[in-house]
Amino acid sequence: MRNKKRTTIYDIAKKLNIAASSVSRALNNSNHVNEATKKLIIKTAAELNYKRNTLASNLRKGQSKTIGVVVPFINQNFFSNVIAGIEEASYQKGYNLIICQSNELQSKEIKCVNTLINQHVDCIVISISADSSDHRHLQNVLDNGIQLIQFDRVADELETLKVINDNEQASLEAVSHLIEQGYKRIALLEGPQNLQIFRQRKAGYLHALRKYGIPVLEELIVENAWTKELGAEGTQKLLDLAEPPDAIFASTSDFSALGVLEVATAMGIKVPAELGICGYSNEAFTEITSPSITTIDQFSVYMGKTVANLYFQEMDNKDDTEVVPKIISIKPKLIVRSSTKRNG
Amino acid sequence: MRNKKRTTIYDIAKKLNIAASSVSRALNNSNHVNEATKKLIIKTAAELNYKRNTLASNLRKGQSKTIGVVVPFINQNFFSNVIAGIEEASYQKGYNLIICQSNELQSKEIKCVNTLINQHVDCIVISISADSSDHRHLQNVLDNGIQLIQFDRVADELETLKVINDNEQASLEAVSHLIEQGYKRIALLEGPQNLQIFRQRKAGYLHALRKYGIPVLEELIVENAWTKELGAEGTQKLLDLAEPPDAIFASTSDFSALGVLEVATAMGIKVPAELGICGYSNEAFTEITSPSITTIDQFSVYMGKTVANLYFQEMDNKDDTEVVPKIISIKPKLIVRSSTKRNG
DNA sequence: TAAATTCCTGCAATCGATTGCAGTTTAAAA
DNA sequence: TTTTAAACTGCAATCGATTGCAGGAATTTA
Repeated sequence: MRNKKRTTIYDIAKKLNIAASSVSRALNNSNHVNEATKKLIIKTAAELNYKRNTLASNLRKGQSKTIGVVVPFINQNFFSNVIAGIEEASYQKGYNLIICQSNELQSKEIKCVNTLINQHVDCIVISISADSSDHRHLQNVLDNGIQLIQFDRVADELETLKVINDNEQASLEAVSHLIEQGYKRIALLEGPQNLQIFRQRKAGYLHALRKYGIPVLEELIVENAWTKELGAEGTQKLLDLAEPPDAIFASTSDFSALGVLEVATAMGIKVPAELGICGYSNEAFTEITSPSITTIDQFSVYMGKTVANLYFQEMDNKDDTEVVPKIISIKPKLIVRSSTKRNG
Repeated sequence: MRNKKRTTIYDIAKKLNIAASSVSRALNNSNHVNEATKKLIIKTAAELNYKRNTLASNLRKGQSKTIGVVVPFINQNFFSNVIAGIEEASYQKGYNLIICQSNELQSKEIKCVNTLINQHVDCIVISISADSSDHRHLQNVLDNGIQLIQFDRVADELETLKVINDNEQASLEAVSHLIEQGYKRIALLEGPQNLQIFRQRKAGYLHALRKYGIPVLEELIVENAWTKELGAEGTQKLLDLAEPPDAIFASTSDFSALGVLEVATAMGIKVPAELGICGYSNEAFTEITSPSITTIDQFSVYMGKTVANLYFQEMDNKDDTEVVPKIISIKPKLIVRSSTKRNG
C-alpha cells in the first residue's frame, strides 16, 4: 500500500487560510465558531476527504473510546454471543471493541491484558481462563485506572464490577425439576472447581438434593467432564455402576450433555424414560437432538449488552464517588425439553 | 475510575536523570544505548510499572499494528471461526483486532469502515453485507492507503486481495454426489443473487446438472431461502408440487437444510430414502441431527489464518512493487453424511 | 601524540488534534 | 456616544513516544 498522506486539519486550515484550532472546533461542532465558517469548514473537509485521526485525538484527550474484551475463545457460542451483545451496545455509544482470546491459558491472558492496557482502552471486559490462578494482572488493570468488568467466570476476591449468572439458582431449579419428574438417583458432571461458576453449579445441585432429602452419593459425582468426550467417558462409568443413576445433570455444558445422550443411545437406554438428561447453555443443537435436550439459557447476548451498559452507566457518574463494586446477577432460565419430560 | 497518571518515559528519565530519548531507545532495545544504562532503564521501568502508550507510539510511527474486521454478525458460526483464525495469526505478529458487525446492513457497514479508517488501522478485513450494492466505502479504504482484504463474500469488481471459497466447485461436487446416489429431481434453495457466493453456488448446481445431462427445471429452484424458516417454507412448496423433488440442495446454509429436514420429518417423508438433503457450512449441529446432514466444510478457522497471513506477507514486500490483486481460493470439502447416503 | 572511529547521549522537532488563554471584532446596553 | 458583553479567532502548549542530527567521550589506528 502506498502511504498516501492523509488530509489533516492543517491542510484544511491552510486551504481556507484560517487556524487549525478553528477547524478542530468546527469539526467538533463547538459553538465557538461562526456558523458560516463552520459550514464552509465541514464542506471543505468533505471535499478533501478528511478523516479525523483518532489516535491523535485520543492521545490528546486521554481516552480511547475503546473497550477491550478478553475471552477464552471467540468462536464459542456463549462468548461470541456475549461479544455480539457488547458490540451492539458499544456501537450505539460510539465505542470500539478490541477483541482478544486467551485460549484458556493464563499466560496468554496476561499478555492480552497488557496489550489492552498499552492500547489505553477505557475499559477491559474479561471472562477469565480456566487455568487462571492468581490475578495480579487484573489488579494491574485497576492500578492503571482502567475500568474492569468481569463477566460469567469471575475472580471472586477482586472487587470489580461483575455481571454473572445466578448459577446456583439455575442448577437448583434444574435438579429440582429432575426430582419432580420422579428421578431418584441424579448424577452430576462437574467442571473444574477452580472456576467459581462450576462450584456454584455444584452447590445448586447439592442444595436441591438437600432440599428434597436425597442423600449425596460421591460415586454419582464425576469430576472434570466438560467436553463431549469427557462427558461421554464419565457417563460410561456412571452407567456401568452396580446401581447406575436414572438422571444426569451435565452442569458443565450442553456438549457434555450431548456426550451423555450419545452414550445412552448407543447402549440402548431410553431417554427420558430410563435416563433423564439436563445440559447447560442452551446451545442451538439442544433443540434438534432426538430427544431434544433440557438445558439452561444464559441470555448471553443480553449479558453482553448488560456489561456494556454497566460501563456506560458507571462512566456517567464517574466523578461522584469512589467506584462501588457492583454485581449484576442475571437469572438464567430452565428450558424443559423432551430429555427430562417423564410425566405429562 | 480515578484517572491515575500513568508513568511515562519522562518520569523514568527524570528519575534517572537522563534524556527521554535514551529511555525510549532502551525500551525499544536499540543498540545505541549503553548496555548498563539499558538494563537500569528497563529495571526502573518495571519498578514504576511503566506501560508504553501505544497511542502516542502509533501516532508518531504512523501505523497502528491493528487490523479491523467487519463481518455481518460476530456470533454466526462461520464468522466467529474466521475471526478466531485471524486473531490467532495476528496475535503471533503482535497485531490487535478491532471487530465490528454490520448486521447485514450497508449503512452500518459504511459507518464501521469509516470508524476503522479513523482509527488508522493498518488493514481492513471485510465480508460484505447482504444488501451491499455499491462499494464506494471500500474504494475509500484503498484511497486512504489502507490495505483491504475481502473474504468469502467479496465485491468482485474491486481489485483487492481476496480469500474465497471455491463455491462453484464445492456445489458441483455436492450435486454430483446427489446424482450419483441416484437422485433424479434435485431442487435448489438459493441465496440472494446479489452476493457472488450464492451466484457461484447456483452455477455449480447448474454445472452438475448439465454435466449429467439433467434438465434444469425452474420450478425446482427456490429463491431467497437462506434461513431455517425460509428453507422450511420453500420446502413445503416444493414437496407440494405435482412432481416433487427427490433431493434438495440447500446451498445457502445448514440452517435452511435443517428447515428442510424438519418439514420432511413432519410430513413423514423418509430421509435419505425418499428425499436427499445437502446443506452448506458444516455447522456443528449437522452431525447430530437424525439423520445427520451431508454438508460442505469451508475450513473457516483456516480461512481466517489465511487472511491474516496474506496481509503479513504483503507487508513484507510492500516496497517492492505495486500491490497485485491476489486471490486465494480455498477448496471446501464435501462431507457426506446419512441424509444423502442411499447406496452403501 | 594526533587523527579517525566508534559509541553514547541529549536536543528538539514531529505525529495530528485539542483547548486554555488572550486578543479582536461586533453587537447590545446604558 | 460610551461602556459592556458576546461572539469569534488565533497562538501556543499539550498529550507521549520516536528519531535525525550534532556533539562529546572513549577507543582505536596511524
